[in-house]
Amino acid sequence: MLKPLPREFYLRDTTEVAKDLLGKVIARKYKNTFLTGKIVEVEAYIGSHDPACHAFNKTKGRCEVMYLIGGTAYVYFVYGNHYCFNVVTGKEGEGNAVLIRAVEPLKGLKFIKSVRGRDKSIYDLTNGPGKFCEAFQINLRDNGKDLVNDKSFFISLNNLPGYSKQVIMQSVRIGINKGKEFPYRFFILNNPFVSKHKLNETAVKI
DNA sequence: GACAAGATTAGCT
DNA sequence: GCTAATCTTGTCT
Repeated sequence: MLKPLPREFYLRDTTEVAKDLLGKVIARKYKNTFLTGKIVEVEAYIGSHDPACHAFNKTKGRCEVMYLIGGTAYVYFVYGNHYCFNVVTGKEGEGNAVLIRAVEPLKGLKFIKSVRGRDKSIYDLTNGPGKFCEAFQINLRDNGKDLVNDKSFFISLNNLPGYSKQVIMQSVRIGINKGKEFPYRFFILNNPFVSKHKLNETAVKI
């Protein structure tokens, strides 16, 4: 039985949480289907100084959930088509989050294929923030959920074999126009489920 | 109210 | 590599 990460995990520096989330398992029970995936790519968004962060110089509206306590889910809708899933980090009132950009599907592949497309390559099912949300059926109903206490939606405390040996890469973030200079994107080296992007080649080991 | 931008994706060329 | 699709949110009037 998988146990959720405790609150303390999320109450730390946002980039530290982002890096430590790589390799962890996100678990979700959706209509009697059990879905799990290994997190392979993330990005940090930090309210205090990061103009790309939805909570930068704002406290009301969409970003209000980002000011809740670390471990809260922040989900928003973009481009008229896609949802993006984030985990709030830090103490209440800080306004930070980590975007989950890509996962490696583990359990529930049959269900994921049924919603993403049966003919798609396994590598094209969850290798992007919008794709992951569609695969795991994450939407605005999940916005504000507490991943520490929710039994059917959480990130697991138990690490997979090899967690401590994985090599982490760092680069600037994808798809933003402000805050481009901050190297807040992290992903697992040589994992084929990381989103395809030219930035993968220029990333550095950390 | 109106309007532009957006933490993307799929489908072409 | 390029671009249309599509709609919520934020910003301004």
